[in-house]
Amino acid sequence: MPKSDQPKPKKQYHHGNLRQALIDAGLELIAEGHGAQIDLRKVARKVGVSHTAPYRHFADRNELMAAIAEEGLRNLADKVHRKIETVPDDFLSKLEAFAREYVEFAIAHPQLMREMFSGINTDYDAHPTLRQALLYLFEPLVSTLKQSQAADEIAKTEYVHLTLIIWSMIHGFSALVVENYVIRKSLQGTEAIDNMVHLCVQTLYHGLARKDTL
Amino acid sequence: MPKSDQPKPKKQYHHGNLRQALIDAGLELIAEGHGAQIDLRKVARKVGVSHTAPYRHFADRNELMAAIAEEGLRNLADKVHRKIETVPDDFLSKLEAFAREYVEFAIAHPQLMREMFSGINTDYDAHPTLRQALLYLFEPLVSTLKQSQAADEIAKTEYVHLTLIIWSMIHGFSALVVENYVIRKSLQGTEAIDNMVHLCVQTLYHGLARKDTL
DNA sequence: TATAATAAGTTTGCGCTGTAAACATATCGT
DNA sequence: ACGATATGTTTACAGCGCAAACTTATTATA
Repeated sequence: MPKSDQPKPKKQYHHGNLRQALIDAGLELIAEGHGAQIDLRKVARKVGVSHTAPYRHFADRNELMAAIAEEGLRNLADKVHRKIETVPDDFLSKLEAFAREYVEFAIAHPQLMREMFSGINTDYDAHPTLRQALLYLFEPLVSTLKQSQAADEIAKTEYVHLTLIIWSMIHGFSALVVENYVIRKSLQGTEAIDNMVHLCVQTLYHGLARKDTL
Repeated sequence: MPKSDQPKPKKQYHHGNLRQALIDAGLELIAEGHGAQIDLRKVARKVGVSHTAPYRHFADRNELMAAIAEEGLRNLADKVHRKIETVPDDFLSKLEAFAREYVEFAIAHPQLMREMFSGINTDYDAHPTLRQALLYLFEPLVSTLKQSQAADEIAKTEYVHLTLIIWSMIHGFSALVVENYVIRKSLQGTEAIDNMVHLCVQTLYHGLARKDTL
């Protein structure tokens, strides 16, 4: 994803549009394993601009990291959307697809995942686009959730709360995998992970599948 | 917790025992809100030693942070143990107590929590004491879990996997609270949190309460 | 079309950090 | 008593975030 000349953001200045280039470079550095120790100067160097150029587009390091995290969130959401459309239209299938994609993304991009949920940045009252990205991520899950509630399949608890419960489980497992608190002993490899994701999903499903309110 | 002269660690050198003093100072700095941005020099300054003194006790910054994280984990485990002994001896009660204490700790020490689970440090193959602390944290939960399995109350799935499922849910919710991804809209305050913890626990309990294997 | 205003990028500089190396001193084993 | 070793200090250096002053390209306006 090099400098794109899409209709939206900036015009054609010196660089093209540096803002996006910096975000992309940041994502690449993270992907290359440079860890959460990304610094403004490395990113600038990678793009080929001076080390203070980013300050024309981001107030400080935190704002760049927030933008990177937000882009990562959108990438995750895209991945989820793509997959979830291909599975049968029942709650369990959608839930399992959501969980599987989420965890898969976390394993594929551990450093990015860490950055995405490493706080401080999460001023998502200030940054409305971040809120938007979150809503986008959960949209397919919420939709099947409501459908399932209408069909008396799962508890009538507020869907926001149900979403949070599901997110907690999936995100928690992802976090523990990313932070290496899991495996080490078990079968290792993807097989054990897949099995665990299945267990988490089953627990969620049977825990939520009630006709009353929790 | 100033410099202690317990029987275990080091003798009475120049400082007393600096290692523990550095860990304590680090915990205090984190508690004072200095965030995850703790640096070696501040910690050394706080203790009153030169800024390279820590290198006689920790190979690098990461090792100090790992030690701080480990101490934090033990504090959490202590808190859980203290509480869980006071509740009725049934699975649901113990589970709820575990969850409540875990989340409460996360809310009380968000920065520490972040540091404890911010990766890289988690070489808990290399550091056996960290593994020990983890086992200590989960010991009361595992114990009631096995008891409950024996009584045909919950699924006969491997207890390690069940523990991981429970941990995922509780830790995930804690993480989302710490990173400010939750609340903002809801009732705020501790009431909404308590309610959510209850929902998580209920979901876990009903999701796991089956006589077969998941 | 010329030119002032402004947006985008650069250079320079400062204080801070992590950490390596050389040095100093207290403690302990012999 | 004394050398070895553990502990702490001083000095030094490169890299970082960021502020300020400067340069250059773009845009708006006359």
